[in-house]
Amino acid sequence: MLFKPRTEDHELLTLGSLNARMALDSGKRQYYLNKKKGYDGEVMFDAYTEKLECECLVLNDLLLKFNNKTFQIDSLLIAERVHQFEVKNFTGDYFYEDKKFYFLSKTEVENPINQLTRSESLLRQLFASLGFNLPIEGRVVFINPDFYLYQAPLDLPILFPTQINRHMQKLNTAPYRMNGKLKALADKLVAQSAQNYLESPYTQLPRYCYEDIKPGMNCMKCQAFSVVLSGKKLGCTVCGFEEKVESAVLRTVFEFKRLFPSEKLTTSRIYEWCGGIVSGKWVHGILERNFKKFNSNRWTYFE
DNA sequence: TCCTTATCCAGCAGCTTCGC
DNA sequence: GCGAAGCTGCTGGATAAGGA
Repeated sequence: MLFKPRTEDHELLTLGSLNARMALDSGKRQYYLNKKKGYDGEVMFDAYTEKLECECLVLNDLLLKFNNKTFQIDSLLIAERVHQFEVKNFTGDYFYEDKKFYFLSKTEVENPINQLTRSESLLRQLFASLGFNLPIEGRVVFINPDFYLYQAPLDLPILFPTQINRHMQKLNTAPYRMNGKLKALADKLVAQSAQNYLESPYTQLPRYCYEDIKPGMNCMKCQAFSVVLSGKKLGCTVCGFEEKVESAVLRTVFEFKRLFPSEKLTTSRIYEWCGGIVSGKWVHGILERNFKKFNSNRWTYFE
């Protein structure tokens, strides 16, 4: 049972918008691409946990804290024991030597098992502080079928792409019945995670202002800024995808709100932000139908 | 397929408000 | 007071939806 779904986080969505609408420096762009790749991998893993039929609670994307130390958990499965998954969307060939991970070119990369060990230890301590003494089984999941690790010892807590299905089947057949105490634990973890996300230290957004950002509407499917108005729909000249104007404008408005939370939503500002593709009057109507209007004559804005 | 009805948008004129 | 900016209301046309 999915107890806490994964949501694309605010930082990733904002970075996605900035990447599409301005020239990010190479460091920030790489940071965004890595974060997006990681998120895509986690979503791929969700497809496996969603199919589980056993009596378990699946909690995705937890940001927890113990002893002033913050740790992130990609996927947590509470069943007969607690299964912690650290998902990695690595691609390419790597090798393992002296407890370290390397590219084939012999460049060392961060050992994901160390990350797992740290968060597993903090999670165990957090459970103990909440009065739970549960066994935790942590694994690093390499989700991408294009990944290969040479010289991997048999005892590493790792799941390779070809092992995930079998591991899930094993979890599915474990005889177990959920109880209220464990649901209460899950509630506490979700509540703490929500609070920690509010004070999240994991935000690395670049500085930007309205003038830096390219306005316009893009295609919902391929993200290209190549949409043309056709009746009450916007058509993409790159991929051919069509979207209703109202839906596309609202999507663009929410992107504006995410990028500029302190800016007021006015007809003229949104008309400009949409790149003038949709008329100001049409924009006004869409805002009127979907937001609350303040001031009825001049200086009307919407919230 | 055709007809009717509803909905939505564009264009235009006019009103209100602000800044000079 | 005047011009500019921003908004409203009215009208006509286009399009979508529903029913016969």
